Amino acid sequence: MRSTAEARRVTVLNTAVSVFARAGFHATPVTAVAAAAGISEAYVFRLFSGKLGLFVAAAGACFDRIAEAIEAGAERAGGDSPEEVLDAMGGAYAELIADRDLLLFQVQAQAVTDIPEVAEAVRAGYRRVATFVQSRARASDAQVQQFFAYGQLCHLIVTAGLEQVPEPWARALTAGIRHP
Amino acid sequence: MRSTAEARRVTVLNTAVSVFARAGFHATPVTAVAAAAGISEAYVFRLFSGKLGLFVAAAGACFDRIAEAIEAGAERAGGDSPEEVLDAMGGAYAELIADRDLLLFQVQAQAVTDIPEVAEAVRAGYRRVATFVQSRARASDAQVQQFFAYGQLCHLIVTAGLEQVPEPWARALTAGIRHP
DNA sequence: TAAGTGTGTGAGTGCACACTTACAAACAAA
DNA sequence: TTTGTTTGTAAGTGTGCACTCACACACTTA
Repeated sequence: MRSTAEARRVTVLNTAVSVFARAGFHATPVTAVAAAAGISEAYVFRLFSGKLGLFVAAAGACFDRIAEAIEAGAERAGGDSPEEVLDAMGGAYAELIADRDLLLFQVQAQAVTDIPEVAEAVRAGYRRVATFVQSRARASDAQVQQFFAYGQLCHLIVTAGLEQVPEPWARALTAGIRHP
Repeated sequence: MRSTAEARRVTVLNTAVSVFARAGFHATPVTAVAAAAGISEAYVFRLFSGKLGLFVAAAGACFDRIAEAIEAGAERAGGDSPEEVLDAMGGAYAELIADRDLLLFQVQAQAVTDIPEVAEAVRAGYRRVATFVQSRARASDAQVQQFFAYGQLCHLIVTAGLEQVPEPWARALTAGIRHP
């Protein structure tokens, strides 16, 4: 079955986000992404400039999807107050990351920020999301900061599997977090 | 009977925390840890049960140091209110991670929680720290949650290098965070 | 139909790295 | 001195993986 290279890139990128999310950049062979996408490893290398190019492009796709979800969520806000808009954005984000792939990919990307290209991709992603949150919700710096702080807390909860821990300390950390 | 091997393990573990912090579990060869510790790779494998055993033990050492710092910080609190004690703990933590190694190691550990032994080590670390914070500060669940949410925000700030970004969105995220 | 262009792969190549083994030197009882 | 234990290493071994290259097939256009 044939398709255009551009269409292939899109499907490979979405596959790559899911596959890299599980074990991260260094532990994921390109063959794993290729197999999941249903094409040969060699063609992945033709479509992207090396494994790093693939990962950086996947990071772009990941943050694109997050930004779109938050932007769509803002449209569904019940009112115009910063609190209402932030709440709608938070809800949209919680819904988006229900399948964990986008969240885990972010964690994996943050872990390889010693590679400058990855660090820049992460900054670009947060730049897009944070500027939108700040301007659209007309929220204060403190509110924006809190929004992202609790977003990062979600990363810990999911990676450490704290939802499954019944002990009081874990219940405190997960209290009120909208569920995956 | 105290052997030299036990002393070696301690120095190797502290070295391992620093070395793994830079590039993470999968991207760090055991030879790098051995070289930094000044011993042969073969001896590292004799002291620890494989690379994974080394990493898990290093995670234990990492969280030990964090817990000790926070416990010591609590002793220096200006008063007995939850806010004052939490503030002292936060200050002690901020001071501890000034050199970034302990913070980055936590990020790396969170990224390889698909390995069950690592996930358990991370949970054990947060169990120790969170239960202490909750009981020692007599803080509410919401206060404990906020304490860790802003701690996780520090991870993002440092990994993405947001202190170096002069744009408004980055200033909002880093505002008031103690010198990372 | 022939040539050109874009899509796709099988079969390598070379190297990095986790882990092992065989061996050696220091030290301690016997 | 001999025997045993502990600390330490040099030199492998096997494997997995990033990346390449020669080649083939599909589709278009002259």
